[in-house]
Amino acid sequence: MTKGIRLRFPPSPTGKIHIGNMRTALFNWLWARKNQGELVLRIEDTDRQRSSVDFEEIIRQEMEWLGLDVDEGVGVGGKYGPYRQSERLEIYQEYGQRLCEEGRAYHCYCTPAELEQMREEARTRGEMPRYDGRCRLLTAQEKERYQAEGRQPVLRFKVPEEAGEIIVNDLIRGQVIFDAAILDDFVIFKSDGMPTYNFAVVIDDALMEISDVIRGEDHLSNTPKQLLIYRALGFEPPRFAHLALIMDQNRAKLKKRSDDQAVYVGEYREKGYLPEALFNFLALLGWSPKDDQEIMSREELIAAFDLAAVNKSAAIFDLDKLNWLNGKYIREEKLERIVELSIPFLQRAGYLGEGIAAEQEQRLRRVIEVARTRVDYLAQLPAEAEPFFKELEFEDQTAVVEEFKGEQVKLVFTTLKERLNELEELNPESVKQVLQWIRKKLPVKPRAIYHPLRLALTGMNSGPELIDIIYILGLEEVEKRLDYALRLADRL
RNA sequence: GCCCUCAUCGUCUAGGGGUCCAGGACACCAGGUUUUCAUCCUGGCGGCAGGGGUUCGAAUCCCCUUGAGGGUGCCA
Repeated sequence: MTKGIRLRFPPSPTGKIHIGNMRTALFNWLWARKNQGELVLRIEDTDRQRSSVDFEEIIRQEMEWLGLDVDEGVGVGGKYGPYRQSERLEIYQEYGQRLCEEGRAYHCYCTPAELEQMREEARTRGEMPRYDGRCRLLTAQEKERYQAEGRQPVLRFKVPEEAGEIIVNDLIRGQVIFDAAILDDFVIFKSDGMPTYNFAVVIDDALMEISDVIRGEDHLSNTPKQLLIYRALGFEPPRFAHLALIMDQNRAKLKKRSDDQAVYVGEYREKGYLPEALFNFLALLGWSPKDDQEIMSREELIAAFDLAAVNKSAAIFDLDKLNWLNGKYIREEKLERIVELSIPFLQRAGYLGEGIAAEQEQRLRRVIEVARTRVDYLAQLPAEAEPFFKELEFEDQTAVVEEFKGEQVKLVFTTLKERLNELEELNPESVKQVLQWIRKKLPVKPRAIYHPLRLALTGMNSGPELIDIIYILGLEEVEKRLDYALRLADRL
C-alpha cells in the first residue's frame, strides 16, 4: 500500500490522557506500522493556562505502557523539531506575518465581552453567531486608539469571499462538502501571542510533512478552516480520516467524568488491565477484521488493520466486553507474567511484603494459578486470594457454626486430619484421593463434607476447589483451621 | 437556531441488490463439566429506527421524517 507515509498524534497536555484519545493514537500507530510509516508525537500546548509538562509526561508514559512507540517527536527527537508547539512560536509568527502582509489576515481589537455580546444578539435574532468582520477595515488611527487603550489585538484569518464550496475528501467518510459562506473570520493568533489550534496544526502538519491525518470526528467541522489556510499558504493538504467518537454508557462523548466509568488510561492500568488486552479491545472499537477473530495480538492487528474498513458510526465503550477480554488474557497468559503483575496488588492489600522468598514464590504461583480464573482484572485478585493470606474470620459466627454442628461433620474434620497426616506427600493427587476416600468410606452425607470443609478452611461459601485449597494451605494450616472449627463446634 | 456526521440484536460488529426467514462476540438465560462459585463446553433469547421511492428482487441504492453525536471559542 502507501509507502513512506507520516502520521502524527498531537495531544494537548491539559489533562490525563483518556481512552478516546488513546484509541486515536492507537489507530495512528496501527496505520503507521502497517505501512512502514512514521509516527510523530507532537505536543499541542498553545493553551498556556491549561497545559503542563506533568500531563505531557503522563501521556508519554501511558503510550509506552500500551506499547505505542513513536518514531519521532517529543522525547525522541527528529529532524522536523521542535515538537512542542510552544517552542515553535517563531515559525507560526513568520507565517502569520506573511498572511498579514498579503492581506489575508488582519488584526482585530474586539474584546471577548464585545464578541460575546455580538454572539448573544445574533442568537436572539435567530441567526448563526458569527464574527461580522468589522475590524477588517480599521484605519491606522483607529488601531492606534485601541492600542493606546491597551487593547491587545488578535489576528484573524480573512475568509475569502470567493471561497465557495470546500470539499474534504475523507478516507472514512468520503466527500464532505462545506459552504465557505458559513465560515467567519476566525482567530489564528490569540491576544497572548499564541497561535490557535486551527492555525498551528496546519503549519505543523505541513512542515512536518504529515501525509495522513487520522483524528476524531470532532475535528471534521474544523477541517474547512484548515483547508483555507493550506490554500492561503500554498501548502499541499494531507489525506484526512475522521474517526467516529467513542461514547460513554450514556451515549455522550467520553469525557472527564462520565458518571463513574473510568475514562483515563491510567485508571485501567491501575485496576490491573493488561496493556495487550486494552490494546486489543480498543482496536476492535470501531473496526473489525474480516474474519470473526476477537482475540488478536499486536502483530495480527497490524496485519489485519485497514483504515478504509473503519466504522463510520460512534461506538459505546463496553466495559463488560473489556472485562471478558481482559479476563481471557489473564487466564491465557503465561503464569509467570501474571504472578509478576499481581505482586503489587497483593502487596498493597498487605498480603505480601517487599521481598519475596523463594519458597514463598512457589506458593504464590499456586495461589495465583487458582485465583486467576476468577477475576476480570488484577485488582480483584487480593479478594480471591484472601483465604490463603489472612487468618480466618467468621463474620457471622453463629451461622457458620451451625454448619459445623453434628457428629458427621466432626467425623469428617477429624478423619481428614488423620488421613492427611498419614500422607507421604501432600499434592493435588493425594489430597484428591483422601477426599474420595472420605466420601466413599465414611458413613456421612455429602452435604456434611464439602460445604462445612470449605467454610472451615476458607470462611467463604464459594471459592477454589477444595483440593487446591488444602494443597496450597498445607498440612499445618489445614490442621489449625480444622481444630479451630472443631472447637467452635464443641461450644454448641 | 445553523452547519457537519451517523443509524443492523441491550452492547461491539459481519453484511456493498438475490446465497440473509440477517452471521459472530460480550451480556443475559438454560444444560453439561466442576458435589460450591468461577473457568471451560453446548444450546437459547434477541436486531435491519419509521415512511416513501428505484427494482422482478432491498438490511444493502435514493428521498423524507425521526433519533443520536459533533461543531458553531482568543480549547484542542
